[in-house]
Amino acid sequence: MTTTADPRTPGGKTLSPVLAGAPRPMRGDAARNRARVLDAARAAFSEDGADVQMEQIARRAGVGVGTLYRNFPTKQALIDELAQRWIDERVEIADEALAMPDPAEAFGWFVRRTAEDMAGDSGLCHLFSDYPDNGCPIESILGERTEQLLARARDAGAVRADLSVSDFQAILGGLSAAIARTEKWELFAEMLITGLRAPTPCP
Amino acid sequence: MTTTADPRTPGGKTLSPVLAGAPRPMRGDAARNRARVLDAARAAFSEDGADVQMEQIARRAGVGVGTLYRNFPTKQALIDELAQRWIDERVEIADEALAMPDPAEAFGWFVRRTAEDMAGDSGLCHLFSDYPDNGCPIESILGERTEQLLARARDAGAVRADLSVSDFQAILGGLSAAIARTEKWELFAEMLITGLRAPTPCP
Amino acid sequence: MTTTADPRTPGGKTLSPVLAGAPRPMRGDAARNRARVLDAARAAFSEDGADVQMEQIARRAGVGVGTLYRNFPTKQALIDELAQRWIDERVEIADEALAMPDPAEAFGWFVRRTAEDMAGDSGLCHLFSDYPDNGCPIESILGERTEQLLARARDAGAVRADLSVSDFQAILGGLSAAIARTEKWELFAEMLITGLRAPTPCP
Amino acid sequence: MTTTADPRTPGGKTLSPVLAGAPRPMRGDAARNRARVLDAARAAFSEDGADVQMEQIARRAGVGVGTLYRNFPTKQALIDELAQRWIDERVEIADEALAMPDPAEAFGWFVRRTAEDMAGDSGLCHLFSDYPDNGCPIESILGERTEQLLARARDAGAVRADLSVSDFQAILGGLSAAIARTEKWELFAEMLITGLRAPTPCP
DNA sequence: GATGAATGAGGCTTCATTCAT
DNA sequence: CATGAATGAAGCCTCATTCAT
Repeated sequence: MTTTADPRTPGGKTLSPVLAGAPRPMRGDAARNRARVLDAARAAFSEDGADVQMEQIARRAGVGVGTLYRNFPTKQALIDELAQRWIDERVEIADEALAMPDPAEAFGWFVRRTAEDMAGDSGLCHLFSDYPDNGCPIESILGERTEQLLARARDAGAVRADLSVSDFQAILGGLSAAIARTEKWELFAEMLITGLRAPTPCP
Repeated sequence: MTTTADPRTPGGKTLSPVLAGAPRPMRGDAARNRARVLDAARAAFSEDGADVQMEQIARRAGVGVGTLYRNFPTKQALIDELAQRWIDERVEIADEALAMPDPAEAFGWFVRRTAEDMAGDSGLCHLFSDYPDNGCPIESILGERTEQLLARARDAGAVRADLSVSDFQAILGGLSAAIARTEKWELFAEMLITGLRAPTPCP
Repeated sequence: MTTTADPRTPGGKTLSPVLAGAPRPMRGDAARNRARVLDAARAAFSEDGADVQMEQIARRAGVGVGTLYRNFPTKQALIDELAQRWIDERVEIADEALAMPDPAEAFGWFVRRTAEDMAGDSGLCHLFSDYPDNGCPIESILGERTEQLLARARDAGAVRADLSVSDFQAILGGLSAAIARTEKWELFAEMLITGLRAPTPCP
Repeated sequence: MTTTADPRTPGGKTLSPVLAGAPRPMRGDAARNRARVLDAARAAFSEDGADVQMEQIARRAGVGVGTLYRNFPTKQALIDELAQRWIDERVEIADEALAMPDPAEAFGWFVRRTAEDMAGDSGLCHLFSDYPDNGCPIESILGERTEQLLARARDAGAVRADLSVSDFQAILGGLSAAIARTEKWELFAEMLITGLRAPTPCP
């Protein structure tokens, strides 16, 4: 799922190392720029919401708008990239969770971790909040693995039987909106975990 | 077309103009237009988010843009009016709830009712989702009465002791965002009510 | 030249005085309205410049915009009427001046009186200042009689021989602009009278 | 197209790029555009008064509206810049005049020169005529130096003792309005100079 | 490649004028 | 006839995107 060219890719051979008098770290520069832009964008969205102007982002990144457009053909593309990165992270987190023995604990850990990450990246929260207008990427957050995670928890009785995957997606959307308003993610996470638990008859 | 039913006109048209003691308001069409504009706006926000163009709203309402601006000096003013109306409704609902004897039941009823109303007016959901950018009115949703409602529930042990008023506001914001994604409000309401309950030791 | 229907016109027969139970002073009303509108317009231009909105004028006059448009088909028409009235006044003043024996004195009196009137009606000053954009009516201020006045003064050596009629018009335009800035008309009038005098060799 | 000749570029293009020691300013086109915009604006105001549309000005300058707004944040800002430039020129002219030995001659020269410049830049004349509506910059034309100029002339008996600085400003406003109507500035200048002279008793 | 100036479609708002009541 | 609500063309300005330097 990870589409973004990983900046850390070691080589990417310079075509003719012999002719090039100086070793061209060009690629490094480009990669660095791309990263700076992404960070700047995140910061910008974080402070000014999804309506920030491209020039603001560029200024934050310390580059010209032209450079933005060299890296991302469109404002939407930039946003999508940011979203995709976050989704990819989620998948990784899900993998970690899936490695845990107790399904209930795994589910709880995933929710808490997600809430925590949201709180740490309010830019994303804004994006997710404002996204429904465009076509919300959070809809596609749950890849196979995340689905498994939910399914297991459901089977183990850790979440209500009537909680569908898309319901859970919607809830994550709500979570981001709530966190965008207050960063008290712990309360919210606890609320979700408790609230989604299968109604156990108190013996 | 929902036309927030005018409380003063029980049925449709008063059938017998003779019985109508008052001279025709004559500005009936103006009032109707204002209502149509508000309804159109709600519908428009519902479908296209807070970025709808004024002209779209006007078209939906079947009037010219000028009429929009005669009624609301600014796009923001129109949005604010919509938000304010919803808030006012909330206060009324809170009053009803406060009249209920059982604090826990009152709180639950209020939450369910709010979720239901949100689901019935997705335009508002979008507004509340997009609002944080501008200055979110939901922040001021809880008037005195709503605060009382929450306080009582807290005292009665129906909600966690550590749930502040502003936390609750943030949660309502999240709720609207979730409902904007799926209108399954019942699930969400139940989740909230359960999740916010004070952690009762299962004996 | 006076085109405006004189409101004081006594009769204007009511068609059927017999059938009309009450004597219809309708015409009087209409005339009064027309006058009120004109006064309001003058006041409005005076305070807010030539860019006042029609509705402002209507409000000042205490009537609806519809009434404005019943009396004047166009904003420009209203302005023109105002200008025309002033021009007509000028002609009358010129007549008075022409009755004076001394051409130099007559000219001076006309200039002073005009400056004074301008100062007393700053609305007009604004109009004349802003007018060049549209087509300045002041261009047509000087009817036959006013031309005579100038010609006589020229012949009597009270004004420079090289002062054409259109030069004088331009000067009046300048005068109105100056007075629009400070209402010290006396200084300006004196300046004009002295400055336009034929250069008499001081023996 | 007058393009306020850039003082730093004596001829046209520097013929020999080799000889040019400094690296090309590179922003030459930007600067040129700013100048073109100003010239276009002046021309536009000259023909159509202060109500010209921004797009007209842009078209005249051969640029898009965006470029206008890149250089001047507001229509008013553009107007102000034009006005300010003229005022600055006035101060320079005043400096030259102050260097002249004879106060009377200096004053006369300043007035004549100002009238001449007005006639050469009818755009400005219109601006000054229409300005009173907005807040007239001509009010601030007279910096220290221009005040000195007037004071000296007054002391030397070349102008009436009762001519205040603000009177003089108003008169300049009138002058511009007159010249906006006919460009016969010489007559007007002479009229002012004579008319403002202290009333010398013809012995 | 990077830069930032230029572009121009498109949004919000105003206001002279029309027209239903 | 008066009223003032409705109309909509037109103006100012924004901002994603392109392109010359």
